[in-house]
Parts: sequence; C-alpha cells; structure tokens
Amino acid sequence: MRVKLYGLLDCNNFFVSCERLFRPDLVNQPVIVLGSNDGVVVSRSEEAKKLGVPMGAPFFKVRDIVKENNIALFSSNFELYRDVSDRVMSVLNDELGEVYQYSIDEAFFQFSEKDQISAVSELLRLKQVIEKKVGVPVSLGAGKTMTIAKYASENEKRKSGAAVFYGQSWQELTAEISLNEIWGIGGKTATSMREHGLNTVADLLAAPENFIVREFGVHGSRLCAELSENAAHQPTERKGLQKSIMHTRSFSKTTESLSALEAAVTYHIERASEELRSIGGKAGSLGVQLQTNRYSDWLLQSGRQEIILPTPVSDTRTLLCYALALTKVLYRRGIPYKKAGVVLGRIIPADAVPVCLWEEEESMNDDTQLMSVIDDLNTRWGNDAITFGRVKRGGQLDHDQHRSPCYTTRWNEIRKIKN
DNA sequence: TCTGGGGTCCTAGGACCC
DNA sequence: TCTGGGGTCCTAGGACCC
Repeated sequence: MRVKLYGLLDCNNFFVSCERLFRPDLVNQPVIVLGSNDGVVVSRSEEAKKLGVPMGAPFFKVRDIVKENNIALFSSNFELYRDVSDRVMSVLNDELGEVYQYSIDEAFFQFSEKDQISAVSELLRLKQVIEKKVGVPVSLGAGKTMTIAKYASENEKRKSGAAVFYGQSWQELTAEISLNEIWGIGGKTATSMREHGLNTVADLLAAPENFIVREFGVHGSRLCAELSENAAHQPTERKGLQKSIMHTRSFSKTTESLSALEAAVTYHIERASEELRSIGGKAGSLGVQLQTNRYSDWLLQSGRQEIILPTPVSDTRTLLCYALALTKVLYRRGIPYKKAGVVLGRIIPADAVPVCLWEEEESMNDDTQLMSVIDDLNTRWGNDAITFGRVKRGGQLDHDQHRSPCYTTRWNEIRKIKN
C-alpha cells in the first residue's frame, strides 16, 4: 500500500540565490534584494537575516545596518529571476511529469511512496537534481495536504532540506506548531484566533466545528480540514488566462493634481493593455484606484471603482477613455495622492468575444492590427516611443541603480570571461 | 527625504426585483 | 397599531499570499 502525498518545492531566499549564481563571491556573505523603486527589502540571505534585516522593511530603516555590515545590495531583476525560475520548473517537470507552479519560486506536485523514509529520500533526490542542474538551493516538504507540505518545506529550510509529515509524525507535531506559522493564517486571523484562546494547530483542531465556521467562515473550516490531513485544496493547473491584470505604482512625492493622476493612469493603461494583448486576451471590466499614503493619517485611504465594459476589448484607446472618466469621478481636490493604478478584469481569450449584434456598439475602438504595430514599436524603441499620454509623466521613473545584468536573457549583458 | 507590486478568494451590504 | 421580505446580483473592501 503506497501513501499518496502532496509535495512542495521552495527555492531558498530565491532572489538572493539568483544573484549569487553569477556572483559566487557573495556565497556565505550577507546579501539583500530590494523591491521595485528600491523601496523595501524583498529577499534576504541567511547572513542578512542574522544581522537583523527584517523582511519587507523599508530600505531607509535598514540603511545603517546595511552600511555597517557591508551587506551586498541589489535592485530586483525580474528578467533574471523569471528565467532561473523557468529552469527550475522545467527540471522538476522532467523529473516528475506534472508540477503545478504556485509562484515564481514554488511548485506543488503529487507523488506516492511506500513509507516516510522513502518519501524523504525521493525529496532529497529531487533537491540534488535541481541544485546540480540549476544551481539554486531548494527545500522540499510533503504531507497529506498542501498546507502540511508547505509547513514541512518551510520548517526544514535550515535543516536537511527535506521533510515529510503524515499520520503519527504530523499529529505529534500539532501541539508545537503555532498557528501563525501556517499558510493562510495571516496577522489578523492569528490575532483573532489568539483572542479565542487558540494558539497551536492542536488547539484549532480541538475546537468545535460550528464555532470555527461561525468565527472564521469557510476559510477556517478548510484550514481545519487541511490540518487534519483531509485535503481541501487541490493543486490546479491554471486553465486558460489569468483573471486580471493590474498595473500600479507609487509616486515619489504625493500629488494633488488631476492631470498628474491622468498621466499616471494613462501610463498604467498603456502597460496593462499591452500585457493583455500579449497574452491574447480581452478585458470585460476595468477598474481605477487612487490612493493616499497609507502611512499618513489621511482618512481617505483609497478610492477604487470598477465598471463592466459593454463588450470586452483590448484597445488602448477604448480602455483609456473609460479609465480617464473613472479617474475624474474618483478625484477629489486637495487630497494628497500617493499611488495610482488600474485593473483589467474578466479577461477572456480574444477569439471568444461574442460578435456584436448591434451596429452602434462598433463605435468602440478595438483595432487589433493598429495595436500590434504600436506594441512592436514600443518593444523595439522603448515604452515611450508611442504613447497616448497628453502630459509627460513625471516622478515615476524606476530607481533600480543596483540592478544586476540580465546574464541569461540579454546578449549585451552576458557574463564576460575574457576580453 | 525615503514605506513595493501583482495576484486570488471571500464576504458584507447595497440595489433591485417581485 | 402594524410600515414586507426573500432572493439574486453586484461590487468595494478585506485578508492573505509571494
């Protein structure tokens, strides 16, 4: 009788590990990677963690630690990370036949083994193959549900790199695992659970079911199922297109000007619709968001409004027309805005758009050919080659002065061994 | 001075209908 | 005096994740 298990592969400190692939001098040295605009810390090496750099910390708060300890610093280089990620996934796919990528650095899979020992050795084998063929360190975990697999991989990161928990070995652990270590329990839920006297996984499993449903909804009851080894989540291949595309960015300084917000929204629509076309989709809904600084004490934290489009489109001009109208509706004079963004939702494949029955709806622009010419030009000459913006956008240029070369995806940035 | 961006899913409550 | 109520659809906002 073989045991069916869910496995999870997780790349350790992924962005840092990608940087180290081409900078072996940084192995065993403290390294951090910053998020877009060099705003916050998004990845830390073990050494940087030990020096006290918290995850998600705004850079200005850790600048001193970075300087004093000579921590190596990188801006995010997603082109590189995506390429390394593709290599990891492809090797894993070759080994297992079917994997479900969950994020840029994680993938779930299913397998079965005769016992715990052979399951652990299978995970260790996969670890070895990935590390040899791609070169980034990984951890693996497995259990009877995805939530337990996730816990197993996280927990083992700093130990042997692979762990399997099910049956007795899992049940024995539940009294020691605090709920905030569990996937799906964030800050708010953990606090609320604590207030109800629930601190460990064992506490949660001992609570009456109707209480869980009343206090924590379907989310809570699924968690309970998962933690008692009854699978409530299935790893699913995302069928078809993603559901939404968003494009947002903070301003370096707050702005009260409508035209600045319009310029930003124009830019976001251009980029989001470009991506929409690149995946072959059309959007059935459109949302605009304007936000004040969430760290200031302004009452108005955010305004967001969404509309359903008369018919799904991917033409920048049409989307822009609606987006600017929404921006005007949301805009309030005298409010210091910090962030603007757009969301394209209800995405369907372009060839699945129903044919228009009424002539007048054709007045909506949806010219695929024109858009594809513009996309080509922008790819070739940069995003500002053809724009629909009436105002030059300002204050949004990316800071990424610490970006490493795209070693694996751009010929002119390839690693030189000899001049 | 400087506090990310891109996603998914769930839910409360409003609008509307009969 | 009593001042409907149940159902459905929609969306803004929240929580969480990486």
